[in-house]
Formats: sequence, C-alpha cells, structure tokens
Amino acid sequence: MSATRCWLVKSEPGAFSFDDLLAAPKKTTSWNGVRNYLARNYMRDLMKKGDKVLFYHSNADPTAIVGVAEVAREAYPDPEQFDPKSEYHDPKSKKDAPTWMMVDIKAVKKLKHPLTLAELKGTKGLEKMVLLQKGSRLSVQPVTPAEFDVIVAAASTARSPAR
DNA sequence: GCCAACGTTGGC
DNA sequence: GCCAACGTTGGC
Repeated sequence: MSATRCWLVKSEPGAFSFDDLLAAPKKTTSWNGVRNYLARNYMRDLMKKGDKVLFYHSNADPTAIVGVAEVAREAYPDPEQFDPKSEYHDPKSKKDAPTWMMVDIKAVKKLKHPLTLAELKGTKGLEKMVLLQKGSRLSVQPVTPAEFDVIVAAASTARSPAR
C-alpha cells in the first residue's frame, strides 16, 4: 500500500478557524484562494483523498496546531480565479487550463491540547518540520508521517506545565 | 536571464 | 506596528 501522506495547512482564525470548519456543512470546506505555485502543486499533484491534514492557526494568539482534518476531495479548479469580483480573481487563468486548483478539507477532530508554535519548537523529532524552518511561509506544506505521529501524541498527553 | 523593486506573509 | 524572509513582476 502507498503510505498516506500528511500535510499542514495554515489559516488565520479571524478569516477561517478550525471551529468554522467543524461548523461547516459536512464539516467540509473547499480550500480555495491558494495563489502560490508550490502549494498549488502539492494540492494538484500529491494530495489524495484520506490524507491527514494538520490545521494550523497563523496570525493568532497563540499560533498553534489546533486540529486534524483530512482530504475529502482531490484537486479541482478553484472557481474564484474566474470571478472578476473575487479577490482571488486571476485574469491570466484560462477556463480550459485553470491555473489554480484546490482540494476539499474535512474536519476529523479538534486537538485536546492545541500545540503552540513555541511547544512545537521544543518538541523532539520536529527539528526538520517545514513549519519551523526560518522564513517558511507556505500555506500548504508536507509533513512526514513521523512528524504527524509526534504531534498527535504530544497533543493527546498533558499540556506542558505552565507553572 | 539577471536582479532591483515591490507586495505579502506571519512571528513578535 | 515592525520587520525579516520570501515570491512575483518587469525593465533591461
């Protein structure tokens, strides 16, 4: 069997939080608006139905991985690229050869203990995680299965003592 | 093809 | 609000 890939997506909770995803119909949303080629390539070429997805809150207080989701539908064209009124409109994209693709993401579970960026930085086994690399801005990024397991395990055990 | 200027992301 | 890092654009 081919190994299930793991991913991490970023969202600003003020725009779309994990709770928003849990409240969405079928706990599912289309991951539209990604306008970065590398992130697009991951979605278009590599994300498969059932792949696990970590949900990260950026520009938040605190910034943290807050939930687990999965790929519910594989890549299809993002309709907003063709909508002149959308902030994601791309006049250069052609209908018969769409530039931008998206997948559907479905919530699986909220983490009992969100893992903050600070905690992630102090967790053994995550030293090479893309999210923790300096200047890493990718909104859709790969996570190794080992990293995924470390994160889920850390989120299910007691929160690090605050005092 | 190079690279400077600009816009955006995202932590702090 | 600041600023470092990155991606994209466009002149040449």
